[in-house]
Amino acid sequence: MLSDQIARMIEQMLDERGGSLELQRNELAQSLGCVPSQISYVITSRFTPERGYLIESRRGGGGHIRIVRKKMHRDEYLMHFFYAIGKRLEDREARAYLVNLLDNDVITEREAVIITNAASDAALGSIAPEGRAIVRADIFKRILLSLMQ
Amino acid sequence: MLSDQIARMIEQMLDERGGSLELQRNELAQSLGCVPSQISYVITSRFTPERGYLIESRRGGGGHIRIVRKKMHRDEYLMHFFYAIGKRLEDREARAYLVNLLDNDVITEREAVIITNAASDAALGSIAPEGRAIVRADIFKRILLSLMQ
DNA sequence: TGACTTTGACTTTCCCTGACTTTCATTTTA
DNA sequence: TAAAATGAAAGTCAGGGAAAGTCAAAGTCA
Repeated sequence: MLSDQIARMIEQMLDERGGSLELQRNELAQSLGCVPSQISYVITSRFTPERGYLIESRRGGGGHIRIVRKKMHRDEYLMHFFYAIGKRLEDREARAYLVNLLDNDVITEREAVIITNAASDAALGSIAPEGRAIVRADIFKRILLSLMQ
Repeated sequence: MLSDQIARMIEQMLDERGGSLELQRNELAQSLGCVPSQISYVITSRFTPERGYLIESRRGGGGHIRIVRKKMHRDEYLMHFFYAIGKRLEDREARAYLVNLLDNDVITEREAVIITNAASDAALGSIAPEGRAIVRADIFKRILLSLMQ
C-alpha cells in the first residue's frame, strides 16, 4: 500500500537523521509518483501526537513540513491517568488528579496552577455548562499527552 | 528565504545595539539586493507588537525606521499580554505570545507546552470552530492572571 | 458493509515585486 | 519671507507564484 510505503520511508529518514526531519511535500510526492495530498494523509493519519510525533509546517515559497519523533519512554503515571479520564471530567475530579500528579512529582506547583486555571469553569465560561466537562476532559488528555516524552 | 535572512540581520543588529535601532529602508534593501517593500513586509510580518517589538518611522528626506525590542519585567509582561488579548485569540496568535513569554523567561518550556496543548484546536475540538478562539482567549487570560502572583 | 486509501479540485498562507501614494525636508520662486 | 516646487524617503496595495491544507468523492480491502 502506498501509505505504508510512505510511512516507512519517513520512518527511515527519521532514523537516519536522529529523530527529526524537514521535508517538502511536493518534492516527496513527486519522487514517489503520488499526489501531494497523499503525503498529508499519511502524516495526519500515522504521525499523530498520540503516537509520539510532532508536526509543524510552513506554506508558501520554500515551505516545508517538519516531523519530530518524541522519545516516548512512557511514563506510566501519565498513561494511567490518560486512560482513566473518560469523556467528561468535572472540576472536582480534575483537582483530585492534579493533587495526585503533584504529589508524585510529575508536575510542578506552577504547572498545577496553570492547568487548574486553564480548565477552570471560569476559563470555560463561554461554553454551555453541560459542555464544560467534555472540553475539560479533552484539555486534560491533551496536556497529559504533551507531558509524555 | 530572503525574509528570514532579513529578519536575522535585524535581530543581530538589535543584539549589537542593545535592543533598539534605526535603519533606512532603501539602504538596507540596496545592500541586500532586494526591493524596499520587502523590508516593510518583513517588519510588519515579523516585528509585531505581539512578538514584543515597537516600530516607528519617518518618511521623507533623511527618513528612517526605528525598531525597539521591548524589555519588560515579568508582571509587566503578563499585564501587557493580558490587555493585548481581546475577545478572541487565534491559534497562531497564541503561539506567538507563548514564544515571546518563553523567550523572556516568564514561563518554562514545559509550561509553554502545557499551555499550547491546553489551548490547541485539538483540545477544543468539541467546541464549534467559531467558538474556539473565544474559549482560547479566556483560558489564556485566566492563566496569565494565575501567573501574576 | 465499513473502515481505510487515493485522488484532485479548491483554499489558504506566505513570499516577493513593482507601481503608485503619502510625508517630510530642502530649495526655489514670487 | 511665504508659498510653491522638488526630491528623498517610507507606506500601501494588488497581484502572481509557490507551497501546504482541506475536503468530498471515488476506490479498495478485510
